[in-house]
Amino acid sequence: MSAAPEGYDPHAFEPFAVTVDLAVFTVRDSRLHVLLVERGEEPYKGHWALPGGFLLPRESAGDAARRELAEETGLSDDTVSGLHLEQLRTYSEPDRDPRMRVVSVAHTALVPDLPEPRGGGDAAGARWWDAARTGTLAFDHDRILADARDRVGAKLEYTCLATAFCPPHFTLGELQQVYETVWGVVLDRPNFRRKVLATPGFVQPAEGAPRRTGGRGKPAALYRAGDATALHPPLLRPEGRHA
Amino acid sequence: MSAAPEGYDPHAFEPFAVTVDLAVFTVRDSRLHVLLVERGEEPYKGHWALPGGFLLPRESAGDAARRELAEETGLSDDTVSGLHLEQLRTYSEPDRDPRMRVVSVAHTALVPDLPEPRGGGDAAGARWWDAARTGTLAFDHDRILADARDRVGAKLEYTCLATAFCPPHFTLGELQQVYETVWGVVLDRPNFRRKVLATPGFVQPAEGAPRRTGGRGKPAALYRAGDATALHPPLLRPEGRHA
DNA sequence: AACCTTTATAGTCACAGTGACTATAAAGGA
DNA sequence: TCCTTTATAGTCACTGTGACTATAAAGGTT
Repeated sequence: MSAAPEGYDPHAFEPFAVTVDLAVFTVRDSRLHVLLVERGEEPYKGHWALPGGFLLPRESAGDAARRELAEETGLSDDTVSGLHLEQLRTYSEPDRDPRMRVVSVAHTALVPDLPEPRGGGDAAGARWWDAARTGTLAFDHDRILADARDRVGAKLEYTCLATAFCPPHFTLGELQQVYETVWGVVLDRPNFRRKVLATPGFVQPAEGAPRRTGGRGKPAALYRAGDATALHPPLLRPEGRHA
Repeated sequence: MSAAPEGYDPHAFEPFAVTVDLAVFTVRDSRLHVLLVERGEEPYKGHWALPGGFLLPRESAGDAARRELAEETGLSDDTVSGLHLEQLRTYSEPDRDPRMRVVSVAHTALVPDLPEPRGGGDAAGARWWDAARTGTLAFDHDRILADARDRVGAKLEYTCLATAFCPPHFTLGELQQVYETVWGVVLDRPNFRRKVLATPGFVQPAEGAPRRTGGRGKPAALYRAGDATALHPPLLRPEGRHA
């Protein structure tokens, strides 16, 4: 009848534990990568799992997710606060953890290509994995990872999210790489340019920035993310093939 | 580090309560309506709230949402199992319920125009409200309702969800009414027909069904929902104005 | 230096989808 | 018999797109 219990005794039930799990993605070597941690305890000892952890007593799921993201990547709070982090969905099957009732609020984070995580504490035992070749993960994390990949692919179509995978300055070729990697397709370069540049607020020229030279061909112009969040019109996947 | 605690004692913490809240929408009299219940207890006594309730010990959030939907609408389990129900997002601010820590997994349900809920038990005190004129709801339910409306409006663009608001047989005019009501716009009728009929699997003609007569003009052909779930190409809102 | 390869960028063209609009068909009511 | 109302069919100009060709600017090779 409401979000809240009527005459509910907090200690009468077996309590639910509430956690967050994180699907942290990056694009590295033209492959979508995901951050995983190796479990040191039963159950699923030795298996790899999505990073995550418990909500503190006065912490929202979003706050817990950002805290875990900082811990697992070894990045500073300031750096982490600039990253894209959003709630994915909540997983609450009664037997998803064999030990007790755990409800997990899964989140998706997108980060630019970062060095291998070598922070202290929780970040030890964390590694980037090719998201398509993780093997079987602990708990229901295979499903969470699949849902997160689907969501990211879909959001690239109608949001400016792709820039979240890029460093502060990037070329249109790098942005196109993000799309091609996440979608697993090859896009026509002139057409991609035309669509990105025709969408106001998607990217803006980074005037002062020096072009990166030393590559093979003509140096590309640098851009930075614009202030738009939605894409109009959307940048649809070829063939209309969705999951 | 994982979905599950390491050496966690289930009774050591103050427990979290986990609930579901439901934003149940219907289109009635060319207005979007939402099902609300009046609170009989403090806090927020006398305020209206989204229907909802606790997860049972061995129940997933989706199962709890479908159970609550049946209880609050007074419909049979069979009827309810055919309705559209999907997870919206999870609300976990520490103080969203003043009595204790409650994490709520909000869901959105779409139903055809139903009679006023007059089931037993929880359905007493339930009423359809114009979704734009609910006044201030209990807890954080104003925000949940706003998020749910945004989600429904966005999903009409790229899914076949609009048929979930319609009875088993419907006219294209009724389907257009759904779009116009949810989006709050007026659409061109010939263009709407063309787009809907051009999308394979969106609707299919209901051949045998007798046309409804007694209206003012030419009787419209009846259709039923097709088997497609996604819309290609999407049916975009006019003006590109999103929330 | 002349040339090739590579990558970036500019432009062309036919076609599909769309918004705005007009025209016709089929019902009930005055 | 009109007239109104709603459904359905069709037209037309414009936009965005996919496929493609052309040019520019870098490094490397001989």
